[in-house]
Amino acid sequence: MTTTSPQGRTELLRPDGSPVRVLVVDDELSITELLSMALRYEGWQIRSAGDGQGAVQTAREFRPDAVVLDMMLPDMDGLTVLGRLRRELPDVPVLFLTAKDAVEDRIAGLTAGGDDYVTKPFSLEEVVARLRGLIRRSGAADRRSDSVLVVGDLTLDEDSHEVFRAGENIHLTATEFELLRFLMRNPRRVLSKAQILDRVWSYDFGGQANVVELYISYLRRKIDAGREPMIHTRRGAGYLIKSAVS
Amino acid sequence: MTTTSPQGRTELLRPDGSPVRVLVVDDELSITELLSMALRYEGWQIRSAGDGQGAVQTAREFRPDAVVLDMMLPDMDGLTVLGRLRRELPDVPVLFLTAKDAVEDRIAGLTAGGDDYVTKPFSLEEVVARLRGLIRRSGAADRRSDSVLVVGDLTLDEDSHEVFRAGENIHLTATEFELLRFLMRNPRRVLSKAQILDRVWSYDFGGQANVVELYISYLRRKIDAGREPMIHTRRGAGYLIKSAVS
DNA sequence: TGGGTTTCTCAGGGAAATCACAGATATCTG
DNA sequence: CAGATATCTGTGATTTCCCTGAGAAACCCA
Repeated sequence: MTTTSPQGRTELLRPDGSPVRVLVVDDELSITELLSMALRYEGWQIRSAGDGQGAVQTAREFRPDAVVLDMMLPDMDGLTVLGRLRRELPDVPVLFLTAKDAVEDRIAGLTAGGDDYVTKPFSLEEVVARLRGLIRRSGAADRRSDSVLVVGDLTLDEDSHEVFRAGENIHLTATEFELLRFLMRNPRRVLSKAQILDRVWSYDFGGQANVVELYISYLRRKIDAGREPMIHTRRGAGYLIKSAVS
Repeated sequence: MTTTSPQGRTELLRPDGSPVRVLVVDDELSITELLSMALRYEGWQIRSAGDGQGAVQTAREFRPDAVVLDMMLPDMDGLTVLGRLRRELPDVPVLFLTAKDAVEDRIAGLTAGGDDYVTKPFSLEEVVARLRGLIRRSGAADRRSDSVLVVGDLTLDEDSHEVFRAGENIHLTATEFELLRFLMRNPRRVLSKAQILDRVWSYDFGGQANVVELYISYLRRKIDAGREPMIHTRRGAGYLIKSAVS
């Protein structure tokens, strides 16, 4: 089930209307903190654990709708943790966190059960989007909630990664896509460059802050080109997207 | 009976609309876990057992529509288990799991009755496809659900393994066929290389992830050759198939 | 056993995406 | 209106990702 909050943000809820529950498991405190904050911002209830032991215990009493699980924990092998979690919560979807450089350290079979994974360093938009996808497909939230964002005559499909403006298919790069998704998930709301950077770029991004300006510029060329503009600058504050016709 | 879920995936259901039930019997926990995860994702209800004893017991009260049965169980000979299962569920179809090098004469005899088998290590696509076939033919699900996938002018027959694009018969190798089937069972949806690997290749495949790129390349030569392309790359995300005319 | 087929590794080439930099342009303030 | 500040965007370097040819190994069937 989805509802639209007064701010215009779309929230994912359980069928009974209560907030979605997510368990975050990682041994780095900075990561659990970062994730907890971001996921709470989604309106979800969060608990975190720093090792496999705690993860299983917390899962037992917290009964989360989804789990974010680092594959590198101090006390247990990732697969062992997964097995014990599965015994507690047979159907809960899991989002795995893996190191980028440990690319080929076999996460074999894991995505086949409907689970998913992201590599560190991740962007929060990516984590949130994948979690939303997992929860949506797991049936913990209402199945009718679909994967298409709509603002005016602009639509973005999270499954097919397709974007249309006034029916015309628009090709976006991965970064452009994530930026637009973030904007569209917060329509009519000013988002600062810092917010955008924190959400759309990886948490370890060390570059110039004006990449945001650059990518907004790219988006405008593709989304607004020759049309009534939907992306607006609020000088000194940030950017916002809204329907052109209103 | 089949219905199409909000995500566009086609689900197999019993005539009364309830989910299909499958019993998985194997003594290796990793195998039952892998299969349970994957089959649950198909929307089916799964129970598992680790030996012949438990299999018969679970079958009695779970009344599955199909059984996946490892022929090498610790406590009983495979044939014995089969016999007892048959006493409980005379008409249930069975998918046998056998070692690659096992004597296949016996199996050949067993499958004469409409059952089927796959050899370890299997790919999940293969297991799922064969199970779907068994259930469909057994009449546990609606008979009208047929075995032909269609995307645009591309058709794939799961029974005859024939593929046509715009009426032209196209010969595919086994791996190419499974890859295309997986794509076509998820049309207009981006599938990551990890997802494809987990689903189409055997669970013990330890090779390079770029076999996926390679086989996509093969498929394109045969499916898209000189025509409007149906297989698309989403750089940094994965691949998807969709009708060329849209 | 041997030839054809299929699967897979490896590596080079090339295309696309990302980003820094800096000059151009727009907006604000006094 | 002028200067200061903020934002926009063209250019090009770098990196990342993808495609594909060549050939080795495994497999199948006669």
